[in-house]
Amino acid sequence: MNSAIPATIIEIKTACSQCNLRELCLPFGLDPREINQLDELVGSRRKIKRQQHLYRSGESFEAIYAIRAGSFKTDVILEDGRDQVTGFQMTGEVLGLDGISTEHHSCNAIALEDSEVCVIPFSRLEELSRQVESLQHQFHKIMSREIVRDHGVMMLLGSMRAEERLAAFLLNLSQRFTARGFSPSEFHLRMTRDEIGSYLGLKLETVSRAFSRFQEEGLVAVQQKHIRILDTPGLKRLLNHHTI
Amino acid sequence: MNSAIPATIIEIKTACSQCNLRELCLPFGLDPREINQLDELVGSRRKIKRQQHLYRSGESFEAIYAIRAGSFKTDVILEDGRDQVTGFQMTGEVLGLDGISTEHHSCNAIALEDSEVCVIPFSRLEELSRQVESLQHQFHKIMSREIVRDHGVMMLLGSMRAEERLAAFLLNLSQRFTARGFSPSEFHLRMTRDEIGSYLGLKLETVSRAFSRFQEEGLVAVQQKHIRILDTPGLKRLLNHHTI
DNA sequence: GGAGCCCTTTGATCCACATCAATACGATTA
DNA sequence: TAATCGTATTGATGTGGATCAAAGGGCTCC
Repeated sequence: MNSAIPATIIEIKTACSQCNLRELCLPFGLDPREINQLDELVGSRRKIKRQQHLYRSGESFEAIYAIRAGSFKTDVILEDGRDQVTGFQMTGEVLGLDGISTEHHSCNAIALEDSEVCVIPFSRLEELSRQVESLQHQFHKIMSREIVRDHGVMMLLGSMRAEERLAAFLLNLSQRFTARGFSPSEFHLRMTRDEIGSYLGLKLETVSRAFSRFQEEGLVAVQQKHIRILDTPGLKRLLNHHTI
Repeated sequence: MNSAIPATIIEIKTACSQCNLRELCLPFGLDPREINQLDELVGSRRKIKRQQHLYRSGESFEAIYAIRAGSFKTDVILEDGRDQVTGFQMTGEVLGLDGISTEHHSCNAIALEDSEVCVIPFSRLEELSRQVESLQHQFHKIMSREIVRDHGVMMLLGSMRAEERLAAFLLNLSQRFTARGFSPSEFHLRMTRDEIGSYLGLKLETVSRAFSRFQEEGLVAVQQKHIRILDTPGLKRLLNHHTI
């Protein structure tokens, strides 16, 4: 039976035109004909096992990557060993934009679970986006969104206290899970307390204590990496009503 | 005498092709013919007085801006009044990239001194960069550079101590002044201690104390906003040799 | 299915930076 | 030259989160 299915069908199954993430990803706003053009460009897919690098800081930049399945973290490491997680990425999000500026990657991208990415050769993407206006615009939006996100993280790191940071983090995850059709209130963290802490500029013990505090106050139910948000407005209140 | 000069000459004087910042700015890598095309696109210039806004968070996005003279800060403000400076920009740098993602600006841009910017209507920039490959590529590099810079700030805010942050800040300024043909070791700060503190995630008193400490140790000579770097290697050492 | 290891939680103590407070400086204007 | 105001410095004290420490829990990989 299976051998009767032509190989091309399997190919189409993994194309942008058939991908259920297309509304979040590069194809957003493209018409069907344009998506087909994009399909031709997305050459290959790559599977990355948990804990393995998609790319490393210093490697030469050739392509950007759209996450098809799984999730990643990006981090920057200083000579003395200190490292900072700069982001967590999930399906439909794009990795590798940091590499455009110097033709070399400036951070590491590591899979948090077994994952798969679509490889988008950058020079070909530039070529096609010179022809397809909507692709060009969507790509610019994706880069700009990354800049806006980074400003949010700066705000978080520069002016918020520990519990506010964690609340903001959970609300952000909730919103991104929702956009992917998952529950807004119940999800599984793919990263450790240490990684969350690095991202939020806190130590893992502080993250753990903040989780415990949220649990005591009935804001969330925490069981290891399984999170249930019980009081979204309560978490939001934590963010805005900063009692000086 | 002056009246004999045709008006067009004054126009040309302020065009990209004649601008001494072109190696830092959008025209970088373009050939003379392409720069002329860019000239036509850069419609107008705008003067912004000290302390005035170039744009505000929430305003609709129409154009990006290249700084021709002066300097700016960008900041994000929360409802409860807390604000975070997300960057300081100087000549040749581009402002407004945050607005592409939602068609609305997501931060404020405020002049630190009397300044002038070139207004670059964004839809026309996209149009021209579909025709001019080198412009497209340079624009992508500028956006990517902003992302890389933001990651550096995250590292700074998330994993460095107060004096390291200030050292990194001074070295960064020094390098940018150098790129503009100014002294690497002697310059005038355009921003207050409070603004530096907001950018670095510190209080103004902490910034002031760190300056005093650097002075005691002979790393810099500080007199209000006038800075003389006396020991660049010393500052760099402060960054890398993090004694745990 | 069990051994080992990593991850998480929780408590006790410490310290870097915040906060509070007062003074001093410099630029601007009268 | 004095008055005013925003900015900067410096000192005293407080505190949120870091650090140190130990025990418990749950994956992962044989």
